[in-house]
Amino acid sequence: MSVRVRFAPSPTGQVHIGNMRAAIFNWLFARHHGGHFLVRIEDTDRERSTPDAIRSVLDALDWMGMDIDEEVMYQSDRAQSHLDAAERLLDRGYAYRENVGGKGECVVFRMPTGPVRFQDELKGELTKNAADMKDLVIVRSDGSPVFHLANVVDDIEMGITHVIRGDDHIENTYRHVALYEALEASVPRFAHLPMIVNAQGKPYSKRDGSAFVGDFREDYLGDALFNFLALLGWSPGDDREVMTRAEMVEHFDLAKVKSSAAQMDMKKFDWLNGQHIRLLPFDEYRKRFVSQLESAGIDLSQVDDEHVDRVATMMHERTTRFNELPELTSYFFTDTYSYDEKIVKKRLLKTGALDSLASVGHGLSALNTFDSESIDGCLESVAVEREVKTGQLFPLVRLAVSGIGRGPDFHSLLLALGQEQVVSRIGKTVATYQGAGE
RNA sequence: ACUCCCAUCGUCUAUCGGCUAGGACACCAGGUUUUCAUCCUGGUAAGCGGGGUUCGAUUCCCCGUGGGAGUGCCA
Repeated sequence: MSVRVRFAPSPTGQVHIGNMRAAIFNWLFARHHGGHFLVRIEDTDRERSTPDAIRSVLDALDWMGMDIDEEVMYQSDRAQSHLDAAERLLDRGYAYRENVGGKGECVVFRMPTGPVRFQDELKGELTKNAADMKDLVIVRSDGSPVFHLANVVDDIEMGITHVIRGDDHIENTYRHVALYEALEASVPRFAHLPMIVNAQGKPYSKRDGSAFVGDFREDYLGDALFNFLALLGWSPGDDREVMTRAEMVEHFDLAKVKSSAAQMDMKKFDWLNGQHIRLLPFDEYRKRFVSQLESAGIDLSQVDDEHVDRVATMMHERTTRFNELPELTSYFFTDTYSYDEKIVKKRLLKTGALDSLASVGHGLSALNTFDSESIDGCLESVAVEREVKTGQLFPLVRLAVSGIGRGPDFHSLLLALGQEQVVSRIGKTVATYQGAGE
């Protein structure tokens, strides 16, 4: 029997990462087994379902590289089918009509007697006594089908073989299994994924930081988020962590998914994102680099392509989040930049530092050729003259020409800026902080 | 209150009865001709508690404890 799985989000608001992870496991499972990955939009809550939300679900799937095998299904189109199923249950005595609290008549599913059991791919056989569950409303008094009914009926008609969803559905699943049986349908396999929780062990929400897929699109690669989320609960069993999609598809195994909740570690995510950025071909990285700077208001249209190439190349190996790019590189493209005052205080305002910097400026301005060797020669002679270590001059110069304390390799930095810029920036810095020292 | 699920370093995890408990992120130290980052090497750091089964339990069972979920017209 060929595998058929589905991702069934309810389109209310933005797509939560917990949901997205369910999509990932479904997709991975389908691809690993050469099966079908389907999407069903559960938009029966018409008050809260919006076209925007539907679009954001589909966008998120696309961004994360999850292709859908058949046409997207909308649950709201299928109410008649759900109601027909309710009629069948009524006819056969599995359900009854009731009027509670004067709201009108609703249809209630009668829980069976005895144990309800099903096989969970992660947790093994799960059992619950039907007597511990109350009867279930399956059609509201306004005539609309309830989630439980719609979900089960649709899964039956879509031929779903494996229901892979969040841990929080386990209680529902016991009820759903009873429904499958009453509807005389074969019960699919189930897999209940552990939840993503915050540091307090509560379900991860937007209060805990970025919780929606959209929150990550600026800073992270879709591949990195996919990899990161897949690793939250699953591991291939060996020590590999940075994986391409193909590797994950090849090694994915539901039986190796953990059944306990996991917390997001954003530092690890940053690291993983950096790893995936390095796997990116340069021209793709460059595109992203340019758009990131331009959306931060830095105009690159007048800038020489080679200069952009140069800076992008330097940054390719050292980017962890795309959002930090403007702050880290804007000084390459504009000569108005601001100083990180904390670092100024720490380095530039120390006794003698400005004088050393001024000497470096003079030395560099006198160079006939501006390359790594001549720069080093210049720094060394200043170091001797000022009786400091050469290494102490590097951060001073870096700060003077960029305003910040971190960035590309020192020599690449100066060469990319060029002698003229370097000298004038050093001069400007000295003038700015003259007399401000200790 | 009841029912169900879960429990290894700070975090993500490996282990499917033999463990000197492995890896990754983070952290600390050192190295990569002195800056930043990357990278490399090393280090600190874990089996919730109590019983039981067993020659042997992190691994199996039970009881606690802690966390999560559910308990009729949200999904």
